[in-house]
Amino acid sequence: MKLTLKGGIEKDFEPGVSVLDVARSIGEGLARAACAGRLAGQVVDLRTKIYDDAALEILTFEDEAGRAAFRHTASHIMAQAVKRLYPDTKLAIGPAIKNGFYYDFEFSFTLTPEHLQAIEGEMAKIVKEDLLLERFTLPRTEAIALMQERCEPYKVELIEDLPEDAELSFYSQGEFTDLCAGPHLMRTKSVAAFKLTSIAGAYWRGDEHNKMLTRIYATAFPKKSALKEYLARIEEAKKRDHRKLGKELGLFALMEEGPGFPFFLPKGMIIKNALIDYWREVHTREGYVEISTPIMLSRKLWETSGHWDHYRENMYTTMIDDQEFAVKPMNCPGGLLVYKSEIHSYRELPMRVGELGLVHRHEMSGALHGLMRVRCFTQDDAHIYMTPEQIPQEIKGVIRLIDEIYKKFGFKYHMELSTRPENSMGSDEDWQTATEGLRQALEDIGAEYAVNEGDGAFYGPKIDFHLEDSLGRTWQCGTIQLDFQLPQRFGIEYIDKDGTPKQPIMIHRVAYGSIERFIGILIEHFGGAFPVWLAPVQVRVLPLSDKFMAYGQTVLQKLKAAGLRAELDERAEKIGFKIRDAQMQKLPYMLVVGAKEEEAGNVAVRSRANGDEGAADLGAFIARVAEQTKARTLE
RNA sequence: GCUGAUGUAGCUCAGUAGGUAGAGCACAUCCUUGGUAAGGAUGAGGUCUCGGGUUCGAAUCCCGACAUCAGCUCCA
Repeated sequence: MKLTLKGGIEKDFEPGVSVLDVARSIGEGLARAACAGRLAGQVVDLRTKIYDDAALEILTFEDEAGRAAFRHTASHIMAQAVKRLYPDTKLAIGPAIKNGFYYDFEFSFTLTPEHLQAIEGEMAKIVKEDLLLERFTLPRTEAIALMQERCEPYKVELIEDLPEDAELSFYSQGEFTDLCAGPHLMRTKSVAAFKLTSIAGAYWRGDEHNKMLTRIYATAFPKKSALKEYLARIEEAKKRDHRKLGKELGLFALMEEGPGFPFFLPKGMIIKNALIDYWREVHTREGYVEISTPIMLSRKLWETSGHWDHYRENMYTTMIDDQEFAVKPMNCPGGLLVYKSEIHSYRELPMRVGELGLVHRHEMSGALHGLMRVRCFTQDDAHIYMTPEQIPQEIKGVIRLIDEIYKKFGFKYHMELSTRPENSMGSDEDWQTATEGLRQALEDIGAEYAVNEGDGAFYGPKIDFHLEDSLGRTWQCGTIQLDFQLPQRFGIEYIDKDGTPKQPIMIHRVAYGSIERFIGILIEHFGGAFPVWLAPVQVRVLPLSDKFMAYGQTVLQKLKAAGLRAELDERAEKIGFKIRDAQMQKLPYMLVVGAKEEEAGNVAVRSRANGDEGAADLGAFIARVAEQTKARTLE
């Protein structure tokens, strides 16, 4: 029997050889690191026996699937520890996730951090006992009987919901047995380092109508050092939390009086405006025009747009002169009214109309999170009206533009295609055409993308752009949505070559997504040390003592005259103190001025990045900063 | 919205078996005028989130509301 291994190497084996045996035959090191195997595209257990020629890949902790097998084993160890300590606890599910794993339980008491310590202790014992994990399958009725006997109602429910012909596999380690598809490691001893990180509530099967279970989050690594490194990285990420930095750097504030409605402070406004200036510049270049539509519009409009039926629970409403009005949750209906206010020719298409629109959405209180998830935010919206033939070109143009913008900030991102959701309007054909249009554009530019079934907007499918923050969380920012519905509902038209009115197709798109969220991501991305073009204060002049305050003033005036964002530290403090303060504010440049500088008519430059750079001509320094600002470099 | 936790000075946090509060930073005034990450002194600042209840007495105990945090769910 021949097995094809990594690198196309073929090797002979006796039929019945296990994945682990194959790993051993390649090297003891690999055998120790092996977590699972991949056989004909399927991830399998290490104990899986192979009887035919096949391609086999040994998966280690380095591979995503191997990592999942590793952490899933850790989750079984956690469940076993919980059952040993608290036998009347009911088990739900316990999968591996991105940076660790969790297990959902129903406890008969309220779990506290003290309990976690006890559980960790018991887990350590289980690891030390080095139990073997064994796999077995049972017919349906026996499987249900086993789980009933063990008083595991959630497991029974899981089995009952599995297809009739599904193979029901179990894994046991010592006295513990769990319904599980696997794969798993061979023994508990491999899980050398683990840490229970947090307790949270989670609905059974993710449905908010179901019972709330207790979820324990944890992570595990094959080496203690890797765990330590991971925990250190989490600590580091916490320091970059935009809520913390936003407060420390005086960028924005959230007040009890307006939950989810952020206040922008002067320094935060500078960043916001710098983003808007950049946005206007590239959009003007790309042939966009800009409009602004009212924040509140009558109920009739929202009925026409479909928001009244599909988005009502997220909208703020009020009465004006006995008529119902709603604060806009989206800009498109207002934009459509603008389009409709004039007759349009095919010659005007594609028509690209931008709007920095402030929208309000009533998000659930528990969903609010700093600037990342708020109840009012500014969308850098634009609607593009076009003929069907223009669709691919326009979509590609938008993808290109968004890519350009994200690269400006050095962001990593990925794209997802979201398809028709349940609560949606329009015909199947329109959805089909629109979805294929987006898919085609993605294929044409050769982009890699994931598909999110049922995650589209209620009026059309969308391409989402997801940016990664410092904690490795991803946030949806840009979207491109293709829409046949609203043009139809609003009856918008253009006059074609032949003189007949035709219905244009519409794209909704945002690049930043929400300027507020984008700023939140930027704060974490840069750790508060913004590049010069975004820095609220670019330069601070630090006089060595009061004697040089006048010269400092002269320098400050020159910096300001050149359009730099500069300030003067007038406090009667020592230079070390002033430098420390400027450094903690993460200012890009400090200019120290004392006797030497006043004498020579220059400045001593200290930069955030390089420390003391020595004396420099003020004019040359101004030119340097002005260039960084103008070119919007990442420095 | 749900589960759990938290709410004390502008910020970060101590504290009290129930007898109306404290530190550091920041702020103000004064002294110091110092060359690359914290000089010194003095002072001002709090209905201890809000509303009920228990109590001779509540910031502390109980209940409720609100906000925040960790998640779930939902989303830009």
